Amino acid sequence: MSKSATVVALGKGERTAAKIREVALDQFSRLGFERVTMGGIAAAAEVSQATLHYHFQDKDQLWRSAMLELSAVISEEERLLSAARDAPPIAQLRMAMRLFLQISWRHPALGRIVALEGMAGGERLDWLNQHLLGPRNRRLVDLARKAMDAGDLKPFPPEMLVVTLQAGAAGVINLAPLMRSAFGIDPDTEAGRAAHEDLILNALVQGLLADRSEIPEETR
Amino acid sequence: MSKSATVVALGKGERTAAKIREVALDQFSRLGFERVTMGGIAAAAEVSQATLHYHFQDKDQLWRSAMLELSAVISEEERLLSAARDAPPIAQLRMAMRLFLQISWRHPALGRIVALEGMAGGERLDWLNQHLLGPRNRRLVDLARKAMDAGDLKPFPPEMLVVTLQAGAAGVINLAPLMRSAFGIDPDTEAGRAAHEDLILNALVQGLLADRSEIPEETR
DNA sequence: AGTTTTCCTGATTTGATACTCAAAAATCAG
DNA sequence: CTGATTTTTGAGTATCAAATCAGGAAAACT
Repeated sequence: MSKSATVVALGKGERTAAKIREVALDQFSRLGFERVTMGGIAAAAEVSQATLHYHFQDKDQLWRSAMLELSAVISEEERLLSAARDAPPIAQLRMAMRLFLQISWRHPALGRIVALEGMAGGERLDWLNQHLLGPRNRRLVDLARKAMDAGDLKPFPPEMLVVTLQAGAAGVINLAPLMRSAFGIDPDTEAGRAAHEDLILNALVQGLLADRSEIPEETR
Repeated sequence: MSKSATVVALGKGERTAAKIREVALDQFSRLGFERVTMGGIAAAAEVSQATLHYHFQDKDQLWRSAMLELSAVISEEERLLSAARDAPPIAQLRMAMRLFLQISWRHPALGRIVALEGMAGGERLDWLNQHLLGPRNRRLVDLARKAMDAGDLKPFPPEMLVVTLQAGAAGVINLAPLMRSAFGIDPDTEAGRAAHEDLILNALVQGLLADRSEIPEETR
């Protein structure tokens, strides 16, 4: 092993491993764990299947390694948000929500992974919460609770905010195939993206109705 | 073949086929197409695997037959809504949205299926849109457009309403495992259900903020 | 009851996929 | 350049799930 110090050109091994992780992340996020095959990843990464097992023992470990590629995304979100540490909770929350949505768009893999595994449940979801999503979720819940205490947010279980937010992101990111199939609309355009971000945020924050009347109860 | 008229006790065959469809719908909605095995369905339905292939040729056809079990749910929604045919579009839309959410709760399979396949895309999603969801989606879009024309709804692509609504339902139904894993909250209780329905509907219709100030733009 | 038809099953085939391993090829240190 | 080390691979194994089929059980019919 090379003993030269921290800044080194990546060795051959680490370069192919990185390529594999990249391909794997893409496929896992678009197809979900089960529909991805080692063969498919190997082909897309232009290596043999055995190489996958050399660098990452098995499919599960490859999945985890691929997920960790997303750590940087979460960290960046954290960094941007910490700049507003001293703002009132409601302002931080708004910023956090917008950041959440923006990041969901810029890195669709993250949102898709959470939605896919969030529906399936199981060990992989637990792993995600423990290694990737935990701090982010706790921070959002915490902000929501503080904003609620300050009277700036309607009272509801603050954990719901995160799920609702995730679901809102899912609506336009993860359900893109649904939009295409059902309505022939392609949300993967820059114009579409901006419009949809505003729509979701507007919906969550201000609602969609032009007037302010109450929701009818007659159908309960 | 029995020639006796319309009202007959179901023959043995149709009874087991119904049992199989029921089990299949449950498993498909909870696990998604790939994670469900014919063996698993057979075991749960207490028949042999070969019986599945006798009644439904292959896994795809079984899936479709199971999905058609949900037609009744959609029809019931249609029936309830058509009673309000003469109300103003915005009132119909509100009713439709509440119905949509209520039905998502009462029949979680429907919402889960749409979310699961809506993320995956592909032939099964197209089939769902064509055979199950098409009319419902078109009706919602139509109502949204009319409400918009009447000035009762903020302007946005009306198709987004359906996806947003679906996503809202997904947030509490489909992402139940996420809620459990991330927050230790179980949304599968009657109290939880009612609270969540109100939350989503409030969010979509009126927004979550207690005040009415604008969304900040600084993070754009 | 006897006969025909429908229904169900065990055993098997076929196909796909994760994973292993010995050996070849590429890379690197001195 | 040379030998040691890392990396890659082709070929193969084991496992699991879908689909088939011929024969037998059950149901329906007369």
